[in-house]
Amino acid sequence: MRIVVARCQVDYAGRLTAHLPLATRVLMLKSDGSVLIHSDGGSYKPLNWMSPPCTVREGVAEDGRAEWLVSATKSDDTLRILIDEVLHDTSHDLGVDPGLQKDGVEKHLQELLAEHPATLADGLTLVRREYMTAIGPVDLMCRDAEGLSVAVEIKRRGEIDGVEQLTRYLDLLNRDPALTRKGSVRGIFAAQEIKPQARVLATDRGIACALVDYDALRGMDDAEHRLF
Amino acid sequence: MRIVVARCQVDYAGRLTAHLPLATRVLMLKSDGSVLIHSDGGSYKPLNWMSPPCTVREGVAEDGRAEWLVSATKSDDTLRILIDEVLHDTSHDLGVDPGLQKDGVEKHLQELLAEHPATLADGLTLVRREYMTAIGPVDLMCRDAEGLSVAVEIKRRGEIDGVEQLTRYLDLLNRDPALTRKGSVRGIFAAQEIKPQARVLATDRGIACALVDYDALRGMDDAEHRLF
DNA sequence: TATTTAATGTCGACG
DNA sequence: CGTCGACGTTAAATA
Repeated sequence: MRIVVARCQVDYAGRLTAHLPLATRVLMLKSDGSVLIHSDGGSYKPLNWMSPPCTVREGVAEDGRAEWLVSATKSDDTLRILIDEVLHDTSHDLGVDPGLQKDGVEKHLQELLAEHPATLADGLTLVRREYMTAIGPVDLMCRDAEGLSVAVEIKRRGEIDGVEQLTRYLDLLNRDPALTRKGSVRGIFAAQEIKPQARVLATDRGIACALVDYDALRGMDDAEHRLF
Repeated sequence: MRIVVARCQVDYAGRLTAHLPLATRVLMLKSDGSVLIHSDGGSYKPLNWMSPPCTVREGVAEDGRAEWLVSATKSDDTLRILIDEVLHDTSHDLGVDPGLQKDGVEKHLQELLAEHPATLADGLTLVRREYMTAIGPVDLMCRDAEGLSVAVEIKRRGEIDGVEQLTRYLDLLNRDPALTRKGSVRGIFAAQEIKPQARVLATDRGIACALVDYDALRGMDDAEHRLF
């Protein structure tokens, strides 16, 4: 990993064209050839960058300034960095990173709700996780107290897309005689957070919304495991 | 902007929980308080980070190691960085960045198609850009050779969401007597690239698909401007 | 390898 | 300030 602080200007050409006027920035050159150009603000996204796999050629422009040409290996994306003045330039050997361990993403939410379907609606029991249909898997297929089928779509953040997705599943499921024998399939849209528009659309389509409390679910799960 | 290279471990708690085992990494501390933790690989996304607005408190852990506690201002997200050894530590004043200038995004695509609607379908003429409806603006409202209304939805990459969006517009527009007087409103889904699933769904709903060649359109536009 | 889906998405525009 | 849609989305899982 090489870190350079320099007054520079940058031009990108690829899926779009973009330009950065002359200013002082931080350039990170990773060992896989990728380059990040960071300013002292914004979020974690660099102002401009080149993703690996790519190569960097260091050269000199016509006017004598240092010029770095970064080229993507697979596409014809290019990044040109013209350097006026280098303020800092160091390299460090970081080795290979062991990587990030995550907990609390949608998959975990689905696992916990599969264990505790009754938190979505009284008397709900699990039939199957990842119930396959022609257009993809329904997160949870359940049965309610009256024995009717209930399709559950789980999102961390419930937005309009999720409601559309569940609607497509319900349209399809309600044509399946095996499921509709005892009546139509209901839908439940479950998420840690549900956006107003999504809630309106769901309600309009007769789909119930359920807010999920991840910490509470995890607590229930822990309490259960302590019994063994 | 402060740049630190250090052997460290990191714990994040917020919308999820995550952990980084002990390893050598680059820590970027931006002047707005935000922190990025980069390894020597991956793409531009850091292994872990805290977005502004946030504050960093430098302290000492029980075992004597340096400990940085980063707290988000608005949420209760926290990032804890435990430092075993500092290999590098420098600060630089970068000033305010003039920012990135972009060209070639969806807005430009819409401008070009508004100039040349006939590239979407023979005889198509523009009625209005950003035609407002109760659920949002239709990108292009056109009229075909027979004088019938055509709604155009433009995407850079055509996916299933875009088809759903256009479908909602068409449902609404076909209830509008002013437009349906002469017949029903057709839809055209235009994009530089159309995913197979999106194409299937569009076709199933009687929506035409049109692939857009940005460079060709820009060429037509340039040729036109040269006449003046 | 190609495609589909989730994401601590981020970012900008608009009401 | 919140909502919504685009993004050089990126990145991971899956077919």
